[in-house]
Amino acid sequence: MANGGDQFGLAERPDSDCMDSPKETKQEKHSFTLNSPTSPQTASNQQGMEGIKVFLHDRELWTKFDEVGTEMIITKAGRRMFPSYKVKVTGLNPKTKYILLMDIVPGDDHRYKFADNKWSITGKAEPAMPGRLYVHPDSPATGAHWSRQLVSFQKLKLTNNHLDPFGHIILNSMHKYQPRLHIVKADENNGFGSKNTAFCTHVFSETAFIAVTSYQNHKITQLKIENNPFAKGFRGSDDNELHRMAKLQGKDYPVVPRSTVRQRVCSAGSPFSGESRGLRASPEDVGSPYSCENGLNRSSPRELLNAPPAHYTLPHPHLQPAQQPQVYHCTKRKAEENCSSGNHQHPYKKPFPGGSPSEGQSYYHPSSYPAPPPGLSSNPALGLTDSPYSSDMGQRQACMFASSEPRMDELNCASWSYTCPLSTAMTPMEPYPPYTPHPTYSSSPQGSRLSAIAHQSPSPLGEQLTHDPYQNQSSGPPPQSSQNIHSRQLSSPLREYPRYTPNLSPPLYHTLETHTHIRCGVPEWSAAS
DNA sequence: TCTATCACTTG
DNA sequence: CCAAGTGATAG
Repeated sequence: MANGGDQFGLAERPDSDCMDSPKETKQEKHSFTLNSPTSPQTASNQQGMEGIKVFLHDRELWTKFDEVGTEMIITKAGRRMFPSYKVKVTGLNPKTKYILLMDIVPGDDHRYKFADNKWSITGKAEPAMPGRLYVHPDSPATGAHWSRQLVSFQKLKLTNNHLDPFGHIILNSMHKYQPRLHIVKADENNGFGSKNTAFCTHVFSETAFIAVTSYQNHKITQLKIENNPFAKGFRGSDDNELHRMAKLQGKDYPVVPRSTVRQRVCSAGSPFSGESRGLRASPEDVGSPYSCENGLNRSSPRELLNAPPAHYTLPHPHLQPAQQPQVYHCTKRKAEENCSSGNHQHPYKKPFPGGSPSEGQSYYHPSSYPAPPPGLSSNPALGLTDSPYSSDMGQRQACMFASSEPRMDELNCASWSYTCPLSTAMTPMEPYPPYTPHPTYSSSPQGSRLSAIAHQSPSPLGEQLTHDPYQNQSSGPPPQSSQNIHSRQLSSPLREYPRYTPNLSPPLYHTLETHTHIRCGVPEWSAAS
């Protein structure tokens, strides 16, 4: 019960770190503590990335959900995650600028169903949608800024709308996913433009979840109600609840509130976690420093998640989600190495066998979303304005850019492109981007900041970024530009889209694309101007 | 399964 | 009051 999760803000648990361990933590506050964090280990090199450590906030709460089998609601309009993804980052160079971003990759290539109080595989996963990246609104910001307080990704929203114009992360219902945090050095010296872009990726296996349009396991519902302040209205114990329900419903007098009933009824553990449960907490977590290997680590159930398809969604090639907090660091080469490695298969997870999902190539195409100028948000141009969404857009100002042309080629691995001014580079594309399996595109928020990062997987996938405009930026740096990282692309460019065509007129996205992996590498500035 | 709507909470 | 986010619920 207790934990209210985010709100507290404090507790942290160390989870992963990038490379070495410098210090451990700064503070942990009290609260739960976790036990074992992972140890840090690491390795690596990259300039300055080595001492970076990341602690998942409220890990204990995440673990509670994970043990049951975390479910996250996805809606057309976008739904926040709960628990919220918040981390404490230490080991950053105070003066260096970094971009923090998240992405959520498929945990495996299966489709799940919840029956008989447990999750089971029903079939193969759908193609994976465009992987989008959510760039923390404060990005880029100095290490001092990021270290000052918890870095919250609570504004990140999940949607099941493949044509989502807001830059929310698009997921498929009844599929398993693994959130990942990436820290990219954006300093001028090295950063964006240079070739050495260093970055590291952290994966907390306890944050893996199955996306759903409505909760399947009542235990999860109960945990959400108990811990999410916004759901407080559903807490009730006892009488109140009944009364309340009765009043509300009028209809059936509930003898017992459904929720209550359900809860009791189901007690089964989730399959999901079933297995893992115990594991997860283990200290073992420490995973290896590099991720790639990750396979290793525990076998927690999460592994399911882990399975990184390489192609699929993982943006970074190497990053496979591992269970542990792994850190992948990538630096240049390592990334690749890593990537390849890991894969184990667990019963659950399977690596994506060959097929990966679709790979087909369809990419979303990006149309251009006119980026709203920084202040503006919506673009009338799109026509969206009217739409219900439009308002949102405005508010959020999130924009996505897709590059129509991908020049992925050009961009290679880690190139960053600057896009900021949105306009510049974008191209509008067609009416609407159909959904594509893996496109890559990024969105940026208002125009500022980054647009994308890249990623990629070996396959054609790319990801998109979304920046959230919304948030705050406290110290945000001048928004200047956005940068994108790209990785090299392996495959083809994006652009094609398969079907759909749509009618929608949504906005356009620009994509920058990126595909491939980001390795670390070299970014280039591209376009800027 | 998914969508839209509802009453409720937080801030 | 409002905006926004929640789970519950009916369709």
